[in-house]
Amino acid sequence: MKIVTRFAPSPTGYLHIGGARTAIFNYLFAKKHNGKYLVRIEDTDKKRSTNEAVDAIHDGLNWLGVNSSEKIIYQSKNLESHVKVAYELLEKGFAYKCFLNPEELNHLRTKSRENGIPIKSPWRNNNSISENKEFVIRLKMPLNGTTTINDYVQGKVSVKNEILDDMIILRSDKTPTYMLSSVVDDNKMGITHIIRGDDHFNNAFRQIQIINFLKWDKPLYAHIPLIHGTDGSKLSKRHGATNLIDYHNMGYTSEAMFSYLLQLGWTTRDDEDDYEFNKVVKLFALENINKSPAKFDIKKLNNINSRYLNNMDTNNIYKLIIERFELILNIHQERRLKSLLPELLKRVDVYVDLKDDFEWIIEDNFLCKDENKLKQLKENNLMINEIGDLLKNCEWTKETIDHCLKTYIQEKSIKFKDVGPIIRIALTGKTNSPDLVSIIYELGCTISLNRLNYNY
RNA sequence: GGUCCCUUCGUCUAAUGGUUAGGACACCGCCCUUUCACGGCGGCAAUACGAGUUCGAAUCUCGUAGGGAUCACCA
Repeated sequence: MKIVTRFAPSPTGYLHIGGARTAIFNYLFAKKHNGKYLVRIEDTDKKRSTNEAVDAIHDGLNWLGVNSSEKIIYQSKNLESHVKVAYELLEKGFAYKCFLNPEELNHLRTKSRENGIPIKSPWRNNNSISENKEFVIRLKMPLNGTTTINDYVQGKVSVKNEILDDMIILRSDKTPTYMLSSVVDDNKMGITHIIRGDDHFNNAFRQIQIINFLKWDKPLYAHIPLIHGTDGSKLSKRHGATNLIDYHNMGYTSEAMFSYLLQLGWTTRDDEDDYEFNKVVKLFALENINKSPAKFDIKKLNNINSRYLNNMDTNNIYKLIIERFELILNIHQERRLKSLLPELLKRVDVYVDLKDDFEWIIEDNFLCKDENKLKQLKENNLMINEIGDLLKNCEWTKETIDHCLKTYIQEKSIKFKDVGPIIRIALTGKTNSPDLVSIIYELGCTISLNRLNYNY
């Protein structure tokens, strides 16, 4: 059997990280079984759907690298076929017209809630027709028996059919509801495995009735738990960013995000904390997704991101940086930045935090501007200049630069910490940075001496 | 409230009847060291609670507590 999965977001907002994780699971499962992974935009609610949201979903999926195997499908284009199915169900006696007005419905709803009995319209058993009034089409849910789903994640779960409500499949304005559209499209697209958030678990028992009535092939289900915030409640904005693309903007790499989202609820089950893509594809299994919701932990993401950062090819990181900060560098500046990059990356979680370092690396004529630090430089001007003079005649290798500095402190009978911090400030304007010898070496003779022989 | 689901270190998780309950992140300490980091070594820390089954329970059963999902002419 060829496996087909789908990610089916509704374009009513940005791409949520929970949705992104659902997409990842769908993508991986299809990949693992050499199947297809499709994206279907559920835009049947025209009032709430926007083109901006469609673009946002698109951008998010692209960034994460979980693109559809085929052209993206827009549910709104299939509406006619959904309506047809609604009427087919009606003709076959699996559905009925319901003429309830809003007041009557409201009354029914409060009553059904009180009794714990699902909504069953009185029109279910009333074949008379009041053609003048608006109607909806409701599914005639079975009254007896149970429906059982063998869910990859939730396990075997049974529900009594009597608790199923006669859900609306066609609205009074003759548009199909999600409950219908989703089932029809899944069938048409040949979806074999429905992997979605467990907020849909209840829907599965209701939707499966349509499939039964029509004698369609049943898809297999995997209802994955939602992501929670640190306080255990459903992830929302007050827990921090929930928009996937925000993480891109904050400087996280897509590989790290992919890896982190994946290990929220799933594990490779070995003691190596390694989520390399090819390995993950091989090991992935829906059965191993945990039932309980995981809490989003930014610290773990930071750790993962920093590890990816330090393993990435310098040229790739360099490209990300100059794109993000719109830097235009000459070959000297490029060389300096690239050669310092590996050391710099050890000190940050996200590459945008490197921003503070660009100036002293890139600007040929950079000089420390901070007043308090300048004061220190002034007080030690003589020492700074002396070291500048020593370096002037120094052969430009790391070894000799190192030797040069060591000789100086030896002759003066002082400690490295008596000169190190000052020189560091003179060269970078900062109190922490990669090691001095590397900085001096990579900055080059001209620039280093510029900053050291300056009259502060 | 009805229905369904969940509960192992602070967090993500491993252990599918027998382990000193393992790993990772975070935190703390030590080492390395010219700063800050990286790295190395070590430490703290969990089976929600109560019964039952069993020679033996994190694991099976029941109950309690807590948490979550859902109950739209939204998706």
